[in-house]
Amino acid sequence: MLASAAVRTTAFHSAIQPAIRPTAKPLRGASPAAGKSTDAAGAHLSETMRLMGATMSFARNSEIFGEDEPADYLYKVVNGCVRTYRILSDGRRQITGFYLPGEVFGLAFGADHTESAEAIADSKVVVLKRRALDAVADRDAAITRELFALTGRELRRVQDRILLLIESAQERVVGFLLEMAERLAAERTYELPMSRQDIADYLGLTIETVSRTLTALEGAAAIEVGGSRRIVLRNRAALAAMVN
Amino acid sequence: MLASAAVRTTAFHSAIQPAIRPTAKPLRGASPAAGKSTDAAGAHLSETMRLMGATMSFARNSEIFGEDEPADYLYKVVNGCVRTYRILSDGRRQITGFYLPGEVFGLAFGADHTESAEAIADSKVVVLKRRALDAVADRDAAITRELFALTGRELRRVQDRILLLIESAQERVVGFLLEMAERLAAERTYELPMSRQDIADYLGLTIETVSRTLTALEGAAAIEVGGSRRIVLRNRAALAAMVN
DNA sequence: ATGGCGAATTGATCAGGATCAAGGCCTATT
DNA sequence: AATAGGCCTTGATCCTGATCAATTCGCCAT
Repeated sequence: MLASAAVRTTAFHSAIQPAIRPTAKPLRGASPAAGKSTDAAGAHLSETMRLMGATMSFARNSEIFGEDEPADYLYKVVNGCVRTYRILSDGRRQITGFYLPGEVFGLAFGADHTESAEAIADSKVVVLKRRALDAVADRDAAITRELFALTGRELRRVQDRILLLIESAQERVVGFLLEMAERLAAERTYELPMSRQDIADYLGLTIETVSRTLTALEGAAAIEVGGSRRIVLRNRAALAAMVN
Repeated sequence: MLASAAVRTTAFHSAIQPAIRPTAKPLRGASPAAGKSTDAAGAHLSETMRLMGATMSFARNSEIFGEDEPADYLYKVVNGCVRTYRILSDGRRQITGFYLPGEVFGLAFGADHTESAEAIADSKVVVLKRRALDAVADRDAAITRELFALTGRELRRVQDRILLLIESAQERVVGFLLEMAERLAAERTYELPMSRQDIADYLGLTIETVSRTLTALEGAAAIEVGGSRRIVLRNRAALAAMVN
């Protein structure tokens, strides 16, 4: 079963159109994952989104956009964490991506989104109308280039996930831990923004297997797990040797 | 073990630069898969590539480009079939895509390719220097739009493969058969351009599992298999009910 | 502190697909 | 037509990860 059912609502898109919707509610405990990301938007695009976009807040588990809704906006995580996913007809959920502070999501090529997006933790997100961005891009080639580069990184990331999905459970989990460390710019210790269920749905495993694998890695002195969210990479060389 | 080892050569890229390299050898039995593709390049881009590009021939199993080579060219299949793939450190091969006549491959965003490409059957391919295409795109917005659309389709296809990879062996094989039927524009009967090993490496399965699954589907009167390459979709509704 | 609840861990068993091992079929070449 | 070799199929067994089933842990609210 799913950790959280997707609640479809189009309220958000109609609300933002006329004006910036006021923050729905104050954030209680913004995500601890606020490190620099290696996949952050370029400086120019980032600045444009900050200046022209609307900052919105989303509560934990609330929907940001839904599959098959028109893809009229581009999003950037300010703080917190976002997951994008698709639901299979058998009810399983495949998480297609996690987005950390500084990262852009909602990039779509057709008229509609092909996946849904939800906040994992209470999150702030900058939202920019695609049409407005296109207008800027027409006058500023740098923006176009950044959008193109962003697309390339997204494609690369998806391709890397395909490689991950054909590997063993241990390789997937280790690959995930190292990927998160890199994206959170963490040296040894970091806090996972997502639950075991999220990780399992991302890696195509069950929560039991994820849990067992983490326990085994801890037993092998490769990592330490504190309170189910805190990860300490105790032997990075050993971990790196396990993947790919 | 791999069906065919990748033989690295950069001869091709240096050869094409000064002039169109003469066809290395005549094609013997060009691929039977020459149907219209649903993912073909747009008319404008297609025409540009035909007019400005060089047509080259590649023998079965010969390399078209290699991973980490500079991505200076864009390619379009004229006839035959091409596979793109990456080799994992444990020696396994992950086929990341098959390209049928009319389809464009070699799309890269960084300076280098992230995967290798080989001809599956003796194939003709139109090759166009990226720089030349960029020059045309500067004057022709339609080309830019087509390139963008192409990128979107590519991204979508990769995302769909992720969904396929987390499903059961039967779902993967059926999904593959239906995908090929669609891309080959086949009503009921078609000829697979690739071997069992290629299919297995594409779906993240072993050849034995692919073979057994096909046999089971034949036993269930869903398909007919003739001579290991010919596929007849006998009960399309039943097949469609098995996937997703 | 205490109770309650959702999330995570741990255990036992099951099943799907990998692996190991023959055998059979198709194609190419002579 | 005969033969060789690669590709494919089929069979038997093993093993990884899923599934079913209890606990246990951690976090709130009281």
